Amino acid sequence: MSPEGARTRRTRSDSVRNRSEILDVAERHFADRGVSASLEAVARDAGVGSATLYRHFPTRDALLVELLDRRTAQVVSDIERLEQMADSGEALAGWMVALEEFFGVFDGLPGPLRDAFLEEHNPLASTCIGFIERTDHFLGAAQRDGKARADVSGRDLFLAALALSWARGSSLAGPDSPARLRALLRDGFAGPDAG
Amino acid sequence: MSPEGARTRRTRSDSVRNRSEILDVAERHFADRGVSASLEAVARDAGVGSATLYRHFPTRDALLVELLDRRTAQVVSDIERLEQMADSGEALAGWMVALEEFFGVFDGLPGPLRDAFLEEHNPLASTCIGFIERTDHFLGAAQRDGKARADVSGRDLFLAALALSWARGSSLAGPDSPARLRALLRDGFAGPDAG
DNA sequence: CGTGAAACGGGGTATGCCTCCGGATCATTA
DNA sequence: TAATGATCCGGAGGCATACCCCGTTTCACG
Repeated sequence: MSPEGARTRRTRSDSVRNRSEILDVAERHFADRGVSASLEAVARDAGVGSATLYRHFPTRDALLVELLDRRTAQVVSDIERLEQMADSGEALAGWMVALEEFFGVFDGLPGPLRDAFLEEHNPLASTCIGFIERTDHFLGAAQRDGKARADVSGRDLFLAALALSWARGSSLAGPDSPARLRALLRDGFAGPDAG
Repeated sequence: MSPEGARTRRTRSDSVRNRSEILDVAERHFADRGVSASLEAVARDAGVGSATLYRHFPTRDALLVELLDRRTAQVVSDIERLEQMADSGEALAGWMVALEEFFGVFDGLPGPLRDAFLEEHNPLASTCIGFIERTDHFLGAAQRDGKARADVSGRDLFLAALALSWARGSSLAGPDSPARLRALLRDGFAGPDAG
């Protein structure tokens, strides 16, 4: 895509340096203070003017997309491990846990993802869609084996995982309530077909 | 509590007037723009300086407590209707729906409630506790009738209702996905005792 | 009415988002 | 290596919100 018809100039080195530095600092700040961390502070710590930050990432969500894509690679290994499992129901359950944990990397991450899920031209939407397709993959296999009810969709489970991760909250909730909520959800989607 | 040992002066009439006006305007603004509506705007529309608003309600949550307590009366009628139901399982399900709808009165309400649920000295915490006790009431009856699994608590279901309401989101999600998520949860808590 | 306790309100500080535009920087070409 | 112009930078500034300080007003009481 870069070498289009007309000759194109190489990107300036300071630009790529700044972009990378911004991403590193943002990762740290988001991890420490959640997705609502001050972008001014990110720019400051990156040794960059705020305009530079906004030029590279017009919105907070654009920054999130990049950060999440970085982390996705790590999740891929989980996927591959799960795909080898004999029991498709267990694989689906494992995938749901992986999803929920992924949403926990930054405090407050479920919010933007849910909103992107609703809005149309949100850069995070494609990230969501990728996860939903993965979920459909595992769900479909489980459904074929009778290990999951037929009247749910990947979208539903994606939203459910998002909600579970949201419920876990930013601070430490009851230590075992996440597990119980997970069990609640599982006996829902792993149960009989009854409506 | 008012007429303590020493004589106490009657509250100034402008004070009670302002307080009431602030509450009315806040109700409108929260309903229109969600729980994050500008408090400055509320004060302005109430014809009051911002300091007066903060004097009456030190935090946004304090305002929310008052507003929610007002609405609770309306929910009480639901409670009474549900308590008459023969099937305790249905009563529990109905209570969960009532909870979820209650959390939808203001956009973004589940967030503060979840946070109060975690923090200690949050004025909303008592509101949460009241709801949790109600939930325990319905849950206990259902459990005695074998209509609900024994390994969940009212806290769990309260959190689940909160999460469901959160998932529904501020904007219009898929029109039927809330119902499906509800079904998911129900077949979880209405299913067999299996762990 | 007079009086003082109680409440008011506007303006002040602080923080964050986002944009403008003059000026610095870098890739390219010769 | 030096000139050149496209590209990118950065800080100042406009705007919105939260929250507090303190001189002034208003009301309840006697």
